[in-house]
Amino acid sequence: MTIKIKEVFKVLKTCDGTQARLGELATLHGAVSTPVFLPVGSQGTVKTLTPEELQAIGITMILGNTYHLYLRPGIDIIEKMGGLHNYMAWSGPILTDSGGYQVFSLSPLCRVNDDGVIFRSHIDGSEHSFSPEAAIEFQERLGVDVIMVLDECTSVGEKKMRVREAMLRTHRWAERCLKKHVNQKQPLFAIVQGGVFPELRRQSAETLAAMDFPGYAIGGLSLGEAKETTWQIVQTTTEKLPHNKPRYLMGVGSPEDIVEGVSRGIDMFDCALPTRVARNGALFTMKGRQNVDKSMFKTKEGPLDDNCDCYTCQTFSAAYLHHLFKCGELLAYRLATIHNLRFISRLMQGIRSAIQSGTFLDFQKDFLGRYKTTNEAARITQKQKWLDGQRNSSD
RNA sequence: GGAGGGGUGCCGGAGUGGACAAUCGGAGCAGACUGUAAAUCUGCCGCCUUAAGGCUGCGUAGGUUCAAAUCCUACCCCCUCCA
Repeated sequence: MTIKIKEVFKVLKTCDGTQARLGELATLHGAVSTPVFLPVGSQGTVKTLTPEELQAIGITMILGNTYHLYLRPGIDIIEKMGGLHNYMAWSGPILTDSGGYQVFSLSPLCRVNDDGVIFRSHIDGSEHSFSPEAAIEFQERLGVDVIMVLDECTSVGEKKMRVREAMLRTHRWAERCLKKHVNQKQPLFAIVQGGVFPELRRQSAETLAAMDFPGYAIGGLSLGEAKETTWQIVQTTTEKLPHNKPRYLMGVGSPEDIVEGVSRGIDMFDCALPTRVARNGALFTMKGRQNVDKSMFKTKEGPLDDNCDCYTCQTFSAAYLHHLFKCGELLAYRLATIHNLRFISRLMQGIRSAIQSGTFLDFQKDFLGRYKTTNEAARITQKQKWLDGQRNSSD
């Protein structure tokens, strides 16, 4: 099968009243209907699940991580094993992140300059560096379907000057990545940066759009800024992105954020949240998230979510799930992950068919009306505490 | 019968005159988690109270002291060793 990487995406239908679009992304491992959600499988595995299970859940595309795979087992080994698909026995499309996010999330261990990123391995402390060119080479050798440019992400409180600097560097790196990228079967997506500053975001989107990438990602959001800001920035950015190219909102999201994102014209999402949160006992339901380890589930007969068709809900009671979590039984993590990914998968399906039938606006209102979101204030406070904890432990 | 050790909050277990409502674990309760260094982290956890504050409290009952989980006396219970 041959694909032309400049025409990798088709918008099949748009929505009156919102920016939502139904589309199709062509890859070497099959076409993917969008809007789509990619579960995160950094280390060549979506934690706790097999490829068969992912498929049964309805997952069509996953995300892998260059940073992790480079450190372990190493790009050489995966290349020798026939590429990441073969290595992990996943036959669907894979997108890899370039490692740009790790620069940001592991910042005490990382330095950035124009040449690239210098970082310390979280595994053994050894020093490594990624240039934009190396990031491309590694991803090409992993043999995945969509690859990402190396970018520099900035945190929420960062001064505008610093954010601009990172954005401009991201642009220079994007150009170098484009130049380096020789495997014309793997579309390379650019990443828009610019923090929470609309004018920077506009500038970033315009600059990158002019470089004519086959797809565009929005990076550096959902990092602790107010939701209102997130959506304002997404809106600002998508307005400047080409209509006929896929838009990928990196690191988002939660069910409610996905719906919000779709309504602003986002086609692709990836996020660690559904799977991570599952492992910690928080399961999605149409009414919002529920921590199954709560005492109220101790004696609840019947499934956690009456409307769910996933293996977990079809087979086990909420009380049993509660018990597994209380005991720290390994099965708990798997069952919860199955449920959350199925929830997201059905959400995406629902979104797509609503766009198809021209009812997305109603779908969105209905979903957001029912889905109780987590407390924003608690979210921000705890995020700060978590970051403080990280800082102290790394000192 | 003799000798020794010990009884602390739901549990384990520190503390041996003031800084103790009592370190620390565990359990329990609640919350968070957004391009995964996350099967992680945070808070609460005697009673009343939103809080300030108040009340009760370290086997039981007395006592010494300005002050006792900590010292003294008696009693109750548990464990180990000897007979």
